[in-house]
Amino acid sequence: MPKNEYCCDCNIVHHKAVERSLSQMPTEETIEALSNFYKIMGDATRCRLICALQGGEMCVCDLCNVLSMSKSSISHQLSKMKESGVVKSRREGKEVYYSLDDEHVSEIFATTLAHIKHQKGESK
Amino acid sequence: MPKNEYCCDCNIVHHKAVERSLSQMPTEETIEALSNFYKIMGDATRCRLICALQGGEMCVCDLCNVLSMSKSSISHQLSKMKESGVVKSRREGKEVYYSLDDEHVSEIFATTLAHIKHQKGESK
DNA sequence: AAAACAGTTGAACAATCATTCAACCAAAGG
DNA sequence: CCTTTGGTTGAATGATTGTTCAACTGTTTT
Repeated sequence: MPKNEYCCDCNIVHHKAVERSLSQMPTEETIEALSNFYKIMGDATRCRLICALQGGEMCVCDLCNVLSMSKSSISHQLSKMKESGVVKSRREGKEVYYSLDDEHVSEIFATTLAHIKHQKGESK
Repeated sequence: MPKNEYCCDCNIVHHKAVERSLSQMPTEETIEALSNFYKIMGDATRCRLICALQGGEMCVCDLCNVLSMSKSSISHQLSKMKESGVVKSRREGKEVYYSLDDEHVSEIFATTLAHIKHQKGESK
């Protein structure tokens, strides 16, 4: 009896489970969008920026002082976040003010925080 | 008049906004936990694994076939996810079955999906 | 006990990414 | 118009990370 047509050398593939899982798998595009969103959130500096902006818009210089980091570094991160639709910006004279683009981000942030604390409480 | 005691060379720091932001900033530990959680979610392979496990537990070999990837690669990712409390495992004979450890993850996943679709709908 | 098999693990390699540095752009003030 | 200032950008560098390869567990089968 030949090996199955799948990718690994195992004999115990649960075909039904595999087919079911494959049939309900999101599109490649959706997976990419999901993981890219989390990738943007998955950095301490960017998380801090999001926290800082919860209270309202701030200019780049303010954000440097809150995070104690260089203007260049902050600006690089903000531009990535803007590209991903997490923040938006507005120029006023020489200054540029950034703010959260989407209230959904705060919501996801809050849910995740609850999850973190819940998990820590279990302290497994 | 000397420059302020902050980290950058700007003169227009909005001290009140900075102080307020600093006062409500989560602890370093919390920020680290948040960004680490998102870091784990921020990879297409791991997102696909989570999707695959939504329908119930699967063995490593099944997951290889769903994702069309090597056992080694899948196993490496699963161990990271287990370490972060996203999945749990159970051995039955020669096989090891993995499943989602926490229903919160599915919830966050769903909220994020809604966010993605909402954002795509706007198609700015 | 030996072979076969499901899965794990560590080192190595390539790719990705955050920060720094330097040069640059855009607005404001002299 | 030149200088100053708030902010951006690209290249370079060091750190992190995903996959592969090979060797290795642990369990079952013969």
